Amino acid sequence: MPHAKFDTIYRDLREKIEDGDYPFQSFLPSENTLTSVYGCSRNTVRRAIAGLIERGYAQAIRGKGVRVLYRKGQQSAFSIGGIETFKESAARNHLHTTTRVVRFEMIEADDALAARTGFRAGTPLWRIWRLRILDGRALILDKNLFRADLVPGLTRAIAEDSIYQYIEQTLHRTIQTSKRRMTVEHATREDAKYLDLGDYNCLAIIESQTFDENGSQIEWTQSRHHPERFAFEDTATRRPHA
Amino acid sequence: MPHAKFDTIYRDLREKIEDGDYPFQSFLPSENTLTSVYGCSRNTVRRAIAGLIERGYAQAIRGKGVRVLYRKGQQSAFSIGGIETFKESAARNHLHTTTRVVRFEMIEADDALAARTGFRAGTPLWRIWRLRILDGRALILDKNLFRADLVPGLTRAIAEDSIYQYIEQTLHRTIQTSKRRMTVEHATREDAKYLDLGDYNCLAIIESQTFDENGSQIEWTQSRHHPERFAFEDTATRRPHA
DNA sequence: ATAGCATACTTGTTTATACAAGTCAACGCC
DNA sequence: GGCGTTGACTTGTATAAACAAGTATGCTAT
Repeated sequence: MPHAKFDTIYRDLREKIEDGDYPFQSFLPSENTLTSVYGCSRNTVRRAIAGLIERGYAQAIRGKGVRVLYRKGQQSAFSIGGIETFKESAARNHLHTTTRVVRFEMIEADDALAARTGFRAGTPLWRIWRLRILDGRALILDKNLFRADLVPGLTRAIAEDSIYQYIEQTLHRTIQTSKRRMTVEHATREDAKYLDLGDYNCLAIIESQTFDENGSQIEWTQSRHHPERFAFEDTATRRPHA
Repeated sequence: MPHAKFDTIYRDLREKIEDGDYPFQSFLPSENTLTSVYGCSRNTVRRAIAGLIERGYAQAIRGKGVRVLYRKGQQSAFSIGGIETFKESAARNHLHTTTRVVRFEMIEADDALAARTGFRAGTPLWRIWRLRILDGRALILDKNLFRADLVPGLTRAIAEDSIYQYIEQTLHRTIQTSKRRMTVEHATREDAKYLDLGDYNCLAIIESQTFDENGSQIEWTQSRHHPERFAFEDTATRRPHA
């Protein structure tokens, strides 16, 4: 639980919005009101509200107030908004899942791989391929590369459970930033071999570079998703004259 | 040009990062240093830096500094990070484009449409379908619904040019927030009719609800993208114990 | 009746200050 | 040499205050 006050207020407001206490298109209490409600400074309230706005829960209108944009029942079935473990998002959506490790080896980055993944050539890497199975259907093929010096001691068993959990709870290293890129690509023979594609001949691809608490790139991942069960949500705000 | 000081500083830092003055993995000058460089308070500097972090340019490390995560030549060819007009992003990528309006009519939202798009049933809407053609190839089919009372006076000619431009410069209405959802779907016969799909049998779909400066939903759009030339980039940060 | 103005609200920006918490290097002690 | 402490740095959180800018309401003068 983050102890920061603004975060507590953010969560409280978010919950009230999700519960319908502040319904769609209504206005939140003014910042001054919230200031006295929560017994804190206006800046702290503003920071909490900024979080709501950033995540699409509300929109600030100068001179008028902060309007709720959240509507019940319009969110996704399988969202991947933040950085979230496969295990986490599966649990959040009440799905029964298993993971099958289909590749587990140590390699060294060559020039081609380095250019594509952002690692330096010569870096020792774990190469791990994992099949994500939801309700008996193989839907995601994850291709991970972890820097072996930053993630020592990996095993097949850990890969079958949760590598992130190992990184955070055993190695006490933190995942912080992740740059992602989403595309749609033709399915390869390999995809067809591993995934239950049906009559789709394309996949949703997410490539990401992940950085640890020191800003070192710890991971590169390509997730090859069956088109079903894949959805990505996002909120954008337009800055004038960007 | 936004006159806000923090935004000026943000742009200046971003430019210096993009130009390589602050290379990948280096640290920015400390907040105190930047405070005296720009002649402003520490809060203002921090707000500028927050912008860099949010957009994946940098990462703050407590006790050490702010580390640059931006690497030259790793950005996308056709990014749609913010809310950006088709015209804008095409121009930014130096592509020759045309738009063909294939449908232009006024309808009224029924219950089914209302449930899917977020408009209230009975709302008068412009239904506009537009084909986006890049370098001679039809690659995107845009299906727009605009609230007719909020966007009066639309014509085919405006739709062929830029509806956003009309909204902002003629109607003096502002687009502010946009909630988007990305998925991959089977191509329909309709898609095949309009788009040069080649041997792809899927498309990248972006559905979005857009809100104006009053928080009223002004638009619903479904963009059906040819898989080529489609990429979406994003930066996520992990909040502890989210 | 209406147009215009004053006023009391709202959010947006900026400054200044204080303290908490994490990093790092230098120093001194053993 | 090695260990711990100190102190000077870094970013993170919170408060208080002032002013700018946009909105809405109600009063007043015409």
